[in-house]
Amino acid sequence: MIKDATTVGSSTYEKIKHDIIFGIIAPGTKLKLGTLKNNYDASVSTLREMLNRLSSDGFVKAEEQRGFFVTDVSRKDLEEITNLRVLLECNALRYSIENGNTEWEAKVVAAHHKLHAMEKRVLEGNKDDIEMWKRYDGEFHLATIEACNNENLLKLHSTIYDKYLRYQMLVLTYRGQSAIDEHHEIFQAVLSRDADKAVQILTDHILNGQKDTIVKLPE
Amino acid sequence: MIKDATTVGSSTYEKIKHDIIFGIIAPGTKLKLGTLKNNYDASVSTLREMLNRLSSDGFVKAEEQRGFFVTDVSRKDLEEITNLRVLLECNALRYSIENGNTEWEAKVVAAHHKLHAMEKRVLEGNKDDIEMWKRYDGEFHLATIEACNNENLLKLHSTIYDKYLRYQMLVLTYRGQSAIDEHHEIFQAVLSRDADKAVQILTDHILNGQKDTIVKLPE
DNA sequence: AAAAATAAAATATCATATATTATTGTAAAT
DNA sequence: ATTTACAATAATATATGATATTTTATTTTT
Repeated sequence: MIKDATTVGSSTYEKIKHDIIFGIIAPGTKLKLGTLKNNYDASVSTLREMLNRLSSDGFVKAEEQRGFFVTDVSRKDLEEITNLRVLLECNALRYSIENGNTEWEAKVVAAHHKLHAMEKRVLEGNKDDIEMWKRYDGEFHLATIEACNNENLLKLHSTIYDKYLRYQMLVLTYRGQSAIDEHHEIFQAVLSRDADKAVQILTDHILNGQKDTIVKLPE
Repeated sequence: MIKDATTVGSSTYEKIKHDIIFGIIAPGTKLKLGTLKNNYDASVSTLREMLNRLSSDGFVKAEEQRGFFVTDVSRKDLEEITNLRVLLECNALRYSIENGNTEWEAKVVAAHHKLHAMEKRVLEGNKDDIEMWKRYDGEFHLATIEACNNENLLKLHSTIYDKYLRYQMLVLTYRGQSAIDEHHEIFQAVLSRDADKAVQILTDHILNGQKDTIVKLPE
């Protein structure tokens, strides 16, 4: 039996974060400590610690003496997040293509392989795998930028990516073959070390994803 | 009598953050809860909440079941932070120059005026005012980018700026007249809406600041 | 219908109990 | 004598439940 090495705190942190990103708790929901206590099996203090972390991450809004709320969504916010993802990921991609070695290339190949296999399954209608698919999507994009040699940048990107992901999950749309093609094009441009091309396609890829998302949002 | 609106939590958060940024607590220091309890007059739970926030911000490193530590410094990290500040602030500056109205211009003028007055005092040898000076420095740079119309970007920038500031405080160097000149040039370029020039000088300004800082760091 | 007073609910804080890690001391082995 | 391994102790971090404030909802009064 595998011993669960993590603390109560960090595992509840992951659970709550997951539930916010995947829309299980709706934007704006008040996170009452009493309710959370029952749902996540943790004490009030432990929960408060994790809610404070999530509030620094920007997934939760802490209102002084009034409690915690799931961060709201809006078109404006999505636009901001999208712009930031383009800025951070394109920048990281350039450096990564510049610095990456063969080891890195291998990881990109592997990540794209896993993503592509999943993309085919989802395209065939296997809607059970959506969470896995989104995970592989994230892992592919991460793999492409992982050689950028800037841990701080990767940390920021990770948070922004998760926020972007929440919007995608909230209005779940399937771009189907076109998104698959874009991934493939990014993959090829990265391997041929064509930074300009890779950045161009990535930018379009992110903006296309936003386009489908934004029309389904209120406001 | 002025009612103190903030909670014990957020005021200790500010205090600890301040003490980390201004080098009162050295990098790598273990933040023992018992000691903090005495120094900051707050309960362990409250402290843990705030340490978790600071750890998400990146000023504190939380090691599972081993406690909290002030984040380490290194040349590599400073380079990363500097690159990120250039990336974020230049991007924000372009949008700000594009979008800013007269109201915004007025704020930039005011912020530069305050900064410049303080710069003269510090140049004359008034070393007591360093903290105030750095605050006005930050407020000036913030003023220039505040019209960028992207709250998420401003939030990221604020955190990165504070990290950059910590490095400056750790190796406190005075660039004197040259930094003052750069501020003035940025100021003028911003008011004349010359984005390319403003970005160019800002980039140099940030990199020059790094140059003086990095040589005094270990590693 | 508006304002004030009261009751209920929720948050912020604290002190304490439990689990984990670090330290010290002791005995066996090199 | 020095090192290694183990056990006992001390120190520390994590987690919990209880209490004190504050906010929100309800009722009463004008």
